Amino acid sequence: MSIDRPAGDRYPFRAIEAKWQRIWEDGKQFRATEDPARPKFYCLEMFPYPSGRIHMGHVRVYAIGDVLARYKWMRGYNVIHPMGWDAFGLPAENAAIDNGVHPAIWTYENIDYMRSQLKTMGLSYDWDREVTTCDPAYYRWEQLVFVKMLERGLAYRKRSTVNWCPSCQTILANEQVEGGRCWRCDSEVTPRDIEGWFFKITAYAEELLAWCDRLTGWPERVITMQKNWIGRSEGAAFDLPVAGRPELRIRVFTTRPDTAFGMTYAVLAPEHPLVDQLVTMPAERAEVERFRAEVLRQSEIERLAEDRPKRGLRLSAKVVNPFNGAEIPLFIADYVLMTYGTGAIMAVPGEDQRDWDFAKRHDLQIIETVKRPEGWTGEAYTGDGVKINSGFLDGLTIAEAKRQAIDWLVAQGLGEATINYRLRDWGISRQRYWGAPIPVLYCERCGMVAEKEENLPVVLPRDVQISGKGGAPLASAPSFVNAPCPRCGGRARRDTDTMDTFVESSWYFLRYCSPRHETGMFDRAAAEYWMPVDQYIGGIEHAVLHLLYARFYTKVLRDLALVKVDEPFMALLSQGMVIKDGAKMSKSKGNVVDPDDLIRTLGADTARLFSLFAAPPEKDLDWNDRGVEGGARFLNRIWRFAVGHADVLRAAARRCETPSTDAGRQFRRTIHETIQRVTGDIERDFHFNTAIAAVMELVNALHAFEAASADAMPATERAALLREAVEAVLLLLGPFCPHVTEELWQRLGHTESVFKQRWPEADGTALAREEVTVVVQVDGKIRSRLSVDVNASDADVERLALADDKVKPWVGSRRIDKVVVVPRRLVNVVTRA
RNA sequence: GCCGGGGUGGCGGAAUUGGCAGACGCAGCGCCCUUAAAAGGCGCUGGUCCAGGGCGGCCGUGCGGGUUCGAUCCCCGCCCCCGGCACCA
Repeated sequence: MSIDRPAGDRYPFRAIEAKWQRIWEDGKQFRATEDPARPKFYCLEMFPYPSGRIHMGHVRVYAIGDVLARYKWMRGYNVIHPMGWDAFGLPAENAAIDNGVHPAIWTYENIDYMRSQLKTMGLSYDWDREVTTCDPAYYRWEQLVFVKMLERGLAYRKRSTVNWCPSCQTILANEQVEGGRCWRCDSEVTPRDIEGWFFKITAYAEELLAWCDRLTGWPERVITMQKNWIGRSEGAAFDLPVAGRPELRIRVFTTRPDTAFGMTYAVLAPEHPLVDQLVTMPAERAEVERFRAEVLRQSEIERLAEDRPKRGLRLSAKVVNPFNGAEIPLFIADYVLMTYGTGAIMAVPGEDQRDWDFAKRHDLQIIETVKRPEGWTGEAYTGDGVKINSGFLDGLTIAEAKRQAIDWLVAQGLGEATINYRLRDWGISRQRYWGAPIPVLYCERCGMVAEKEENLPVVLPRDVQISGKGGAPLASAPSFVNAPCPRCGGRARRDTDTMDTFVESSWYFLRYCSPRHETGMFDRAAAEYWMPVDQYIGGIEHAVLHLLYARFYTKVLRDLALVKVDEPFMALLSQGMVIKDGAKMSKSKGNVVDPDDLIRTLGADTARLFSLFAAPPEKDLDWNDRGVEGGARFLNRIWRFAVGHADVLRAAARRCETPSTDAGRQFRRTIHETIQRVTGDIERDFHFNTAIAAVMELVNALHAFEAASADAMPATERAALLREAVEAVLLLLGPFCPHVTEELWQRLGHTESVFKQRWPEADGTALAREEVTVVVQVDGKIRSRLSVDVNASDADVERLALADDKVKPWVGSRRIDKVVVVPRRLVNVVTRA
């Protein structure tokens, strides 16, 4: 029956949205141009991977960004608000394997469709700045930077044990492995010894960490995650001499040099290179091999399992504890990792739980070097205390003992203080096709040679067989692989890996500053004007990944003298997920809301409104179909009012500064309080949900006022007040629901866009109050409310409160101890029996 | 285990600096409009007690204590949930 429903009960959102989207686009309303005279605002949302269709997560993040951009426009900022496509990546290649579509075709078709979807949302992008990362005109510049990084040792090639995703058929960087699984496909990652390219992010570990404390516009949790990921720890590195083998020393790292006297054994990672020199007897060597194979066999997942026993193999070699000269046993064990520190440790079971566990299992000596507190019953002790059993360190505090132990190591020439990081270099080689080629060749005569600058870009060839098996697809394209050596002109072979797609997303925000620039990565002056990004908005899933890489890459570009900023993103908003029925939306759960359907049936303004209203941006958003309808109802209500009163409103004065009645003054105060609240909610912490709630309250008040005021005041005054209120609603709601507000604004007789208006400012006169409500408590319980002159003295208010009929019985015959008066808020009468 | 964020009506969520807990919306209930439905409008809506009435009493922000005239907010101890890291030496 709803099929025949007349269109009259819903405002014509489809026509309106199409109309205004066309007007904005044709008029290039949101085009950004450098203008040194105006303050700039760079508003950026993380660009999407063109997977095919947008989902509700996109609707949410782009709605948030759009509110901010439009608000800043209205605030007089010169806003840049760009959009583009993170267009390289595996899904395109997988689609090619599954359906035989070329990744390029698949990608560009997806981009076209998704662009049209975004346009139906009415987002204020400067589409002239659109960037697509799989375009050679884009990635050529990161190839150039690659060459420069290579020259400076910031890009290098090495063979090492890396994370291999068997399903994606490629290496993954450490950041891209989550709990032993691939971040993208969730397959279990296996170690593999392979040669690949790395970016030396570790050279920037200290700076990346130091700046964490200066990124005051970032959420605490993201900063914490980045700090944890970088994982700085201070300590000492020193050598343990091998007993009877003066030529061999084992370097260990510890954060607790003060505990060295408690070292009762030492441990090497099973794959530590010294093991082969230490173990010479064939029988022992066989044992070592067996142990290594066993350790290697256990998967990453098993190694992460809790409470697994620490396995180890005692070697025949022994080492000397240099602090006390004791000969102590040496092990290889699975709990020591080659990838952290020096791959070897001094073991102090008394003060380290892992060592304690291992010592117990292998029946090793435990020496306590810190005095335990009275009644201590635990195992390894990691708390504070005084040093004992520690020779020259006895009696010292832990901090002082650390210093003296290090001084001693330095004096003995055995070691020094060091800082160790958990962060590893960024492995960027991908054994896949759909990515930017690495601009390096291997010449038979010259060895590894970077491609010449004038030969860039190294274009990704189109005609490549993509099977998903058998190594890098580019290796099977002779026309690509075989190329002349840039140095000697002889026969050379190109590198057939492509770059991690996180490289493209590490600088796209810079490209937006001058997206068609042809003589470099970006125009210097443009980047200097627009950078840094003032507000970045995106999902928490990139807390470490993209956000760490982009920070690093920006610093590299700065050191290459290409850009001036130290950090790309001044402020970050990490928006929560969109949830439905208590779970993340997914096809398998059947709880997916399709943005296309939503926009078709209820309109973009309603979709945006609910996305912004249902929760503050940083929290997860619980999608609720009935709630969305509530949003539609609200917009209809505004529509009916404005259209229904259009004649009166158009004829009215734009404001009524001095209403002649109390009701008028009160209503006008509501209008201006709303302006204040909405502005505060946006400025303070992007709490768009409460901003919208405030506008809803104003609309409710508007209806109430309209109903009550008909004969209560002069018609011209009433009309002016109604107009002032309706215009405030339209201006305040504009950034949230741009189409309907734009349309109604026009219907009120305005010829210029809402987004060319100045953001309204609350009128101080309207806000002023003569009387305020003061709550009266007796012993902390509310007993009455008083309406009191704003300027009443505390003594007056106290007198009024004590004289109040509802207060008196509660005081009764009790003695009044004291009376607390909070001006303009509250009186608390404190009594005693 | 460590770090971070949380716990408020049937639900999503408000409460800016320690000062009226539950704004706004959803759901629900009642009424109005209508031949009827849809749409819309108006009102009620934390629990509980007092036969009923009230501008009523009491309880109430995960639990137990504390500080304070006053605590959703601060402190101490616990429980639970979410996220991150995790044999990191």
